[in-house]
Formats: sequence, structure tokens, C-alpha cells
Amino acid sequence: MAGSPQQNACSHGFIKATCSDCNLKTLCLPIALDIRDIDKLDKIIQRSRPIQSGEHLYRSGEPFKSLYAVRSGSIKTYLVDEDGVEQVTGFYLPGEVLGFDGIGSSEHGCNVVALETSSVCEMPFDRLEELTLSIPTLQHHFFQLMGKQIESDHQMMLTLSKKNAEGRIATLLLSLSRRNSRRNLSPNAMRLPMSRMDIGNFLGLTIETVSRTFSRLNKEGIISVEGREIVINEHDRLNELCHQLS
Amino acid sequence: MAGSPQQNACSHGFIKATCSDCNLKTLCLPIALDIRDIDKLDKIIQRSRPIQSGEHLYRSGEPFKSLYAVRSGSIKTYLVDEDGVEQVTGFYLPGEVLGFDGIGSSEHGCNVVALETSSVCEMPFDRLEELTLSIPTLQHHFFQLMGKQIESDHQMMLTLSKKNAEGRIATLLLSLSRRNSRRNLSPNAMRLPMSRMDIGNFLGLTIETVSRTFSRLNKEGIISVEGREIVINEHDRLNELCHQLS
DNA sequence: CGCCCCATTGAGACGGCTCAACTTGCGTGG
DNA sequence: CCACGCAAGTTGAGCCGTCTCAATGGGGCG
Repeated sequence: MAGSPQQNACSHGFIKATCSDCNLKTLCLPIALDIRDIDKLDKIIQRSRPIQSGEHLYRSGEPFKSLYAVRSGSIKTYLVDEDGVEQVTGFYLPGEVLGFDGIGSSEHGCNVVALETSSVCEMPFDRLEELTLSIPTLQHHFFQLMGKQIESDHQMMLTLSKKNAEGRIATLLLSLSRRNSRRNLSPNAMRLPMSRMDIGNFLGLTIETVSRTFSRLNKEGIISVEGREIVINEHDRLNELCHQLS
Repeated sequence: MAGSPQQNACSHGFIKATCSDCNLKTLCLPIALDIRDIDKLDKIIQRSRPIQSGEHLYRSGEPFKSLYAVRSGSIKTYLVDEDGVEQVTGFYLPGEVLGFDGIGSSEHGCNVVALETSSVCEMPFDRLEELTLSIPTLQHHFFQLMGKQIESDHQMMLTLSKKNAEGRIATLLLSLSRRNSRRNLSPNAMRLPMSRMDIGNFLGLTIETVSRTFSRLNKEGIISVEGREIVINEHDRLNELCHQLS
């Protein structure tokens, strides 16, 4: 581990790292910044110990303090309504930023849990707001990030409202594939970080329907499924399925 | 009309108005600002002629330039995917701000159309970004607005993913009711600005199901329906229906 | 080894969709 | 002024995709 450019264990047992050393710097926040500004950002970022699978980063109702960038692993966010009904609202992969939900009301609006051992960079929002005032490109970048979140949430509304089970699954798989590409990982082979339960909950389907759909796509050769291991064999056909209506 | 505090026709035939005179100032942007800052905001806001029912404010793909605050009337936003499938993504009432979808990619991601004769305040985003740099509370307010949009989109995902037809309709009616209250209008009597078609599209239902659901709620006395005129008779029971699962 | 959790698969039920007919309100034009 | 067409909404009957319920299989871990 010693000498690894992105993660050096420091004497406190915590992770020491800097944005400029991070291998995600080309797709995370630093992309908006020149070298001096990265340093300023670096100074406010807190990198804590990894969180374990199933451990919560924060819960709905807790006071909103920070945004988080995923550094490794994967994260799930979900709502719980008054009756205990849960809705998974998103999956977050390395380089992606979460926590915007809390800005509106000074307390978090959703729950955030690790799907596997993960590490995050915590950015205290009040200090971030000071920083964005003095770094216009950083302010612009945060507006853009939030704008993109809104756009993708709207796409999700279309998916939930208009597509059938195959279309929903295909849409999710291609989204994960694209986000893997951004990280220079294979767009065709991946290990799903989330359970069938999470997928079903996210897509508005039961776990049985998710399972049946995976089986059918597997049988037709469009994808190969082995538990959470997925290979996309026919990208084009999967893309066509995306547009299937219910 | 002359002397009306919020709208005076000026010599060019355009609407002259100021934020400090606006009767929406307690729920629109000025709420975040002190008197001097309101003036600065005022200077960048463009108030154009009203847009007619069915007229587009902007369309998907057009370059992103501005955010808009609804001053009167009502506005619908919708996506169109490659196959022409439409998804209504939101309804906007006076005092509400729209256009965040375009920030992420420098071109608008959705279409925006007036549901009735409406007027909006246009806020050029580049000038707004300059302004937010010098007015911290304004920057904070915009982060909050976008955070709230994200929160409400996530609630919508829960609605689309988990609720049955009655639950969806009830949720929409109560949302409109609450937003009417904010404007000091009756929470129980309203005229829907949108068609059954729009409601169905927004909620992921067919127009027939929307119609049948309205009829049923009417028959049970929970609401009274006469075309687009709605009276909520039993707020509590409507609220219970919100939590009905599919 | 045995337990438990997750996933798969089958059979039947049901909510919302499709298709179709009819009503109502409104604007147009004879 | 009424006839007509059109768009929006309502209502009914039958169908279909997904859910529910239930049984079974498999992998990880104590």
C-alpha cells in the first residue's frame, strides 16, 4: 500500500490523500479547477475511514452538514416515507457526488448506505459555500452537478412512468456501463454492487420480475448473467430494449 | 390597470415591474435578499410579454441561457426521448423557478410550455452567476432551490414507483393544494391548469385511468369534480390515499 | 454441517391498459 | 341561429404485464 499515489495510510489510521493525487481527479470535482484552487479544495475535504457494507453514511432527518464524493466502492441512497415504504433514489459510483438532497431544508432528506466497503471524501457545505464564492468555476461546477442530477432524475421519471420491465433493466445496465466507461473500466463486463432487491426497488419492480427479466435477457444472449456478474453481449439490442414501452 | 402595484404597462408594450413591488416577493427569490440586493437582482431580470397557452418558452436542445420564475399562469415541463415518447416532468405555478435542467449541459434538456396565458421573469444565468458570487445569501438560496427540486423529484420517483392510481392522483392534488396555500389561495378549491392528458402523462397513467379515478373519488365524496374544477372535501381521507401502494 | 439469505422459477390473481363508443363544450361557418 | 366538426373527457368490456404467493435451489458463514 505504501507509495500508492491515491491512498496512503497516515499515522492516525486515517486515509491521507489529496485531490491532485487522486486517480478520479479527471471526473470528480478537480476537473473544474486549476492547480492552486485544487489545493484550496483539498484543505476543506475530510477523508475518513472506509465505511463497511451496510453501514450508513447518514440518515434522513440528521442535520445536513456535508456533501460527499465517492472515492471507492458504491453507495445507495433511499427514501423512507411515513409508512415505512422505501424508495431507492440512486446508486453512486467513484467520482460521483451525493448529498444535494439536504441543501434544501438543512436536514438530510434521504438515507445513504454503502453497498460494499467504500470510502468517501466529505466536503463540509458551509466551507464549500465560502470557497465557491471565491472560485467562480467551482460555483459553476456545483450548479452543473446539481443540474445534471436533476436531468438524470427526470430521465428516471420517464423510465418509471413509461417503460416496461425490460426497458427499465436495460436502461439501468446501460447507465452503469456508461459510468464504468468514464472510469476506464470495461463497458461490457461488470459486477453489480447492488442486490436484486435494490434493483427492483429502484426500478419500481418486484425482485421476481427483475430475476425473470435477467433470465430472459440471458436466454436470448443479449447479456450473460451469473449472480451479480453481468456481461453485455449485444450492446445495440440492449439499447433498443431501453425504448420499450410498458 | 394603471397603478396596479405589480404590473404596469410601459411605453414599449412590455411589462414593467420590480421584485420589490411583486406580490410574490415573499415566496420567490427576493425572500433571500435584503432591500439593496433585491435591486441588483431586479436589474438583471427581464420581464417579457406574456406567453399564450400552448406557446413554448424554450425547447430541448436550445442553448441554455436563463432561469425563469413564473409570475402568473402555469407552466409545464416535459421530456421527449428519441422515439418521441413524452414525459411531463413538472408543473410550475407562480413564485416557482424553472430551468435548472439546462445548467448541466449548456443546452436545455426539456421543453417548457405554458398551460394558460402566463408571464415569467427571465434571469440570464451568466449574470446570475456573477451576482451570486457577490451575494452569498443568493448563492445559498439557489443551492437550496435546486436541492428542493432534487428532493421533490425523488418524492416523485417514489410516487411513480410505489403508488397505485389513487395514490398518485391524491398526491398530485395535495401537492397543488399545498402550493396554493403558499400563495394564500384556498387549499380546497382549485381549477386545474392542466388537462387529464397532462396529469396522466405526469403520473404514469392513461387518461382513462385518471378519469375513472377522479370519478371514483367524486362518487365517494372525497373530492368534487367538475371538469377542471376540483374541490377537496375530505383532506384527511385524501391524505390517507396518498400512501396507498400499487 | 446446517442455517440463512438471496435468487430463481412457476401458477394464479389483479390493476391498469387497450380499444371502442358515447357525451359534452366550444368555435366555425353555412 | 343551428349544424357541424373537433378536442377533451367519461364509461364499459376484455386483455395483458406485473404482482402475489409459494416452492425450490445455491452460496457464504458461523
